[in-house]
Amino acid sequence: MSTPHNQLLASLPRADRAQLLAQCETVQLVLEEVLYEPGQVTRQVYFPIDSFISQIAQLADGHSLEVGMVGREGMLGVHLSLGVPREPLRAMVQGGGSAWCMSAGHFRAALARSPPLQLRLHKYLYVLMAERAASAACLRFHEIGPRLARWLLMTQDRAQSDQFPLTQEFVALMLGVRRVGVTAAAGLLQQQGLIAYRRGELTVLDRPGLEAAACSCYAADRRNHAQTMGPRR
Amino acid sequence: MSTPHNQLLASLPRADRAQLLAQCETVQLVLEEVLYEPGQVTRQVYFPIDSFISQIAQLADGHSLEVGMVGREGMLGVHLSLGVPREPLRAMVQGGGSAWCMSAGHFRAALARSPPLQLRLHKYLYVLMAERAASAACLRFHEIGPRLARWLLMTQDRAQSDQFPLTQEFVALMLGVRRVGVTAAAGLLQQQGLIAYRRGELTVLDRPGLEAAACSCYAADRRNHAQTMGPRR
DNA sequence: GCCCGTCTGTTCGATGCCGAACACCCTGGT
DNA sequence: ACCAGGGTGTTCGGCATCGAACAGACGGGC
Repeated sequence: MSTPHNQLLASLPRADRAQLLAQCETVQLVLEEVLYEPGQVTRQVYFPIDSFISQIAQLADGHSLEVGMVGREGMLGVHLSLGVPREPLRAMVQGGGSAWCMSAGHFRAALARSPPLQLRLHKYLYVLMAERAASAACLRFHEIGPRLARWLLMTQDRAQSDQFPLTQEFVALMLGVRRVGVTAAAGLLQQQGLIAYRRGELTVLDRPGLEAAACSCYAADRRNHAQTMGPRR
Repeated sequence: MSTPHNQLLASLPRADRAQLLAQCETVQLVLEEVLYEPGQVTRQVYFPIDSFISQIAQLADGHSLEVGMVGREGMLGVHLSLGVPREPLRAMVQGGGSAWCMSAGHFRAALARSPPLQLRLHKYLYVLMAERAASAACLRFHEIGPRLARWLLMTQDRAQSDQFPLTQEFVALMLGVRRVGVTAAAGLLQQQGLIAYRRGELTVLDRPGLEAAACSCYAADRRNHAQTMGPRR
């Protein structure tokens, strides 16, 4: 497929995009694969196509929590555009599929050559910062139910399908709660007919309903993303 | 005083710094003054000298919470360096004092002229992102006591004094907890001889003790800041 | 067709925080 | 000298989540 199907790449001028893609290869990311380990020097960057990736913060005391999700709307490895060679977050494939992959060196070189790419990544960085700020507050104030609903919506957006593999154990890890908590919250959503699941396979049945069940943070993030990335290329 | 006493400015080459300072004026920031209102176009940026500023996320449902603190180690308004004209966070003066102030337009112009400034702000942005990620996890897993201790340390760092004005009500707002919760946690710290306070005036008595009482996030943030901002320049 | 590992569901007591309400104290102004 | 208001301390019941442990249920592999 010649069109990249990664929105970040797609939004670049033809020439810049071509230059970038020339240095890329497509790779298959498999579920649970770990792409970055905290503190390690970043060797590759990824532009997901139909895969997506969780970014996970790990505390010194062992607790961990997802703080970001990267799908076709973004990229993994933006910190390189800030001139920083490593990142403190784990990156783990949450949705298997394909992605463009590029070496850190090539990426840096391409970045230096392409002001449009710089601009685009700057906007993307801003979106990430805003999301992290909002998500901190969400974490503090919102209960498991709405947070789960929000997280499922974010996942579905990136999975680009109403069905995807997902265990409660995994969700619990991402949300930073007990699996039991997820069981309860998910059971409720299922009971309301918003989702269905069986042994690690989840289906979204009623997306509008799920949106209503989610906390306001989901809508806020989408609005912010659209406003920042949308206008002017 | 001719040296800027803002670490971001201080770290710039002499020429770049001079150019920047030529467009700056010093202003006095007074306690509780609101510098940014969420979503409004940013007209000025600030480089605190001995003042400091809280950045506060506000959710659609009215809850709010501090997500960042800006003192002499940083600046308010970095989002402009990403080409984004507004920010979703409230900015409120938490420690009165002086700061360099510059119009958004001048700042953008200076930024375009000064690659060292760009580089420096990129690093600063990275630090902010890392802090926000860690702070999300902290918020989720750590209890009021350690979080309070951490927050006091962060405040003391920026107040550059072991005594500063501070009410429990305000702390509660920043931490996103009830004042009662702060009373309890602060009472404990006081009982342990780590701090003392009377009617809105807080004194840090035993900083090492406070550091021991704080969650690991404080040390992690400092390490990250030092590693990123420290080397080169 | 059976078994075992994985995924899901349920229960228990414990606990840290919540919202609300009220009591006290200190300080500065009249 | 007093009063008002802001700052602090205390108490109450309620509740979401926690940690731990165990029970059922599905499905792929032998």
